Amino acid sequence: MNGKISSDLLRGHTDTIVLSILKDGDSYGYEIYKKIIEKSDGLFELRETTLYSSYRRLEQEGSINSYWGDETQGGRRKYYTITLAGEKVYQHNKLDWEFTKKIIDKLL
Amino acid sequence: MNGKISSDLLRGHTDTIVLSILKDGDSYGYEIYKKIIEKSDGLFELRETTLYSSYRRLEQEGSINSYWGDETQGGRRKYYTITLAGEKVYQHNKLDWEFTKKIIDKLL
DNA sequence: ATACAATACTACGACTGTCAAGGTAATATT
DNA sequence: AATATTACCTTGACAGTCGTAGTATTGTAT
Repeated sequence: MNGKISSDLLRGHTDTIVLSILKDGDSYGYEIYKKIIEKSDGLFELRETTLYSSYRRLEQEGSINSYWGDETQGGRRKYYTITLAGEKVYQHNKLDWEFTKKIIDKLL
Repeated sequence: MNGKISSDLLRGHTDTIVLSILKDGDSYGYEIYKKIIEKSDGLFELRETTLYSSYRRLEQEGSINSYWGDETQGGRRKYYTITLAGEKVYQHNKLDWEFTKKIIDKLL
């Protein structure tokens, strides 16, 4: 799997990718990790550590909130919800991406 | 100018952009800097420091060579040439970009 | 029964590309 | 005479990603 996308080309997209997943409903850390692999048809994965540091960043800036699931058995899960501010960040980042794409295409 | 593209979205593209300029003929540091602004219709600039560190990197890995211009007056110029290895790197990076673009579009 | 894989989260330290700030020196413009 | 532009370079800080490591539970295979 992966091996294709260098982390430098990914940089800056992680947060937006996470937000894009949460836009479709609450989810927890490990599930988001899995969903990214699935959504990219197994073509690449974002390391767990990278994601967890993204969650921390996003929560700190108010783009997401978290709450502990009430699993009575099994590993407890920390669920994340996207906030209104987070949705705005997502929209903004998406526009940035469309813009960047054009510029880079022009330059390469 | 600029202000739009965050450096994180640029990360990893700098070297490829430089190679793409040199592909069209030898050039020197400051001129490359100017050409990037021009080629992007003034929409963004790569900082000079960022570029100079890119030149160093590219030369070290053998993607470009350099030679001093023979200006008898005025600031001396250091010209860069793309090597055969560099052209291969360029082609490879461009394919990477096409690939990455698709994945990110799928994920956002 | 026992080992192993998968689930689920976290901490820490290293690496690397970008940038801000600062510097030198010559030529061209006002 | 003063300033802007050309042209190069160094240094140190910052931030995002990743490798490595660790804890603890549940499910599956031997």
